[in-house]
Amino acid sequence: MPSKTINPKDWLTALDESGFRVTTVQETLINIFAHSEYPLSAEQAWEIARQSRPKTGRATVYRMVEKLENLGLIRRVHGYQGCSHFVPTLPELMMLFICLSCGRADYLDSQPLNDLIQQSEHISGHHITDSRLQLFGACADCQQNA
Amino acid sequence: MPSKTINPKDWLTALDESGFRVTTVQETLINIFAHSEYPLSAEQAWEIARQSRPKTGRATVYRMVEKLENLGLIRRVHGYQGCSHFVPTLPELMMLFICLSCGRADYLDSQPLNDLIQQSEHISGHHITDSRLQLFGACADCQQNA
DNA sequence: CATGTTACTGATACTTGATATCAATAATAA
DNA sequence: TTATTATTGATATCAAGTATCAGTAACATG
Repeated sequence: MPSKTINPKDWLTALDESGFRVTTVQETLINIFAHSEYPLSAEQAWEIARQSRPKTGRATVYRMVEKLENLGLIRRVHGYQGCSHFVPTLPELMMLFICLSCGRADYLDSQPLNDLIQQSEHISGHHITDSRLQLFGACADCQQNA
Repeated sequence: MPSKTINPKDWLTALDESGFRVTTVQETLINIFAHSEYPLSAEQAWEIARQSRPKTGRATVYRMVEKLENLGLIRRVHGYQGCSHFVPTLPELMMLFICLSCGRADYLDSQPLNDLIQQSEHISGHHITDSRLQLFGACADCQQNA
């Protein structure tokens, strides 16, 4: 699961290196996203943030989410309760699986997908610069408990 | 391109067989979606519809789009000008390519993807019931004219 | 073909996710 | 420390999408 391989400190470093100031709101939000097993919307992140930092502003959270997405630290989950939820990005892995029963996110090896994309590029003549694969279903745990 | 293999009459039949009444708004909207080479939002479809049918209501278009999506006749394009644009569904083909330069949609053979998904299912233990792959880049035409 | 039933439509109001504004605040460089 | 200026929070605002409801039109029935 995400939390195993994500280090919030790296995110702060990434912000710093991109020329942004490092603030307490940012730390708060980064920890929230980096440690969540579930996709979070900006709205949800705002709720959680206010538990430990009550005067956190709504707009700030939306701005931060946008920034994290632009930096590639979080990525949008499409087609799961709309398209406004985010999960942390694991750089080396691309394929995202969302369990429709428990909501948890899992990441699968992307190498076969990369091969497939390269193959499609060849056949179609298109130059593919970005891809987005998402898988939905029942995770191994939820299948057992059903 | 989509228009080659899509027959608006089939869509009307599909509506009819699902127990819905066949109306002129539906015909109008179905033709719009079935013949567009580009992803369309409900808002855009509404604009186009009013050109030939001025008193078409906004809510009606949104309702119709929802209905067509539920019936699987159109599908949402994710991550291209938000997530509110739709393209016709080609039942036998799954992989959707969108050119970031001209906006056109193309459909690629999905068999390799199906194989890949089956493989991932095996490895991960998850039961995959739905998938969503989208490719972005420059289409063959746009590469030449660049 | 006429007609009653009721699904569908269109106008309007409304909800809600998201954004713009701007004075106040706090992070950084000097 | 202090000056500069990016960032923040409160508020107002916007716009996509939805609910409501009276009026309309599709279609089953006789």
